[in-house]
Amino acid sequence: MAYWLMKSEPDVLSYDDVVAKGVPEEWHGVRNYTARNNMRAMRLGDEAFFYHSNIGKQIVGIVRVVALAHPDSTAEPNDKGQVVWECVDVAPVRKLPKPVTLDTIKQTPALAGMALVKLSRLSVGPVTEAEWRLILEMGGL
DNA sequence: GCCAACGTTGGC
DNA sequence: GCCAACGTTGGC
Repeated sequence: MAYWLMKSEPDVLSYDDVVAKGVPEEWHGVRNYTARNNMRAMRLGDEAFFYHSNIGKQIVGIVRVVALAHPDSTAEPNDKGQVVWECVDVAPVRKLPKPVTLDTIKQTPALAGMALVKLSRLSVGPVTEAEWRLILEMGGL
């Protein structure tokens, strides 16, 4: 079981939006190979932090992978007729009672090396088990 | 295959 | 709104 972090701009799709929909969310729109490859590596049941970028800049909840990577329904085929962009589907698990902000993460030595900090433009990245546990604790779980 | 130009992301 | 980081594109 692996852990991940997925970014979303909350004015486009917030954690509460995903909860309100009540159906699995196709994580479409990723147009970066590293992020795509991370989604390809996800397995059913893997969990991910849901991070609000731009607005809030904090981890607000947890989602679970409920469908393996599949072609992104919003991606156009390239000139070879192939769709290279893929995505997983996720479903909400629960909100963090206390969101963990990027600022707090940067100020926490054990978290300052996270992919979230080091690779700030990567929208889907890995989280280590130690990072996962600490953030859960800091988030009130 | 190198690298300059350009576009995008996301924090500030 | 600006800009740093960095991925992509295209000329050579």
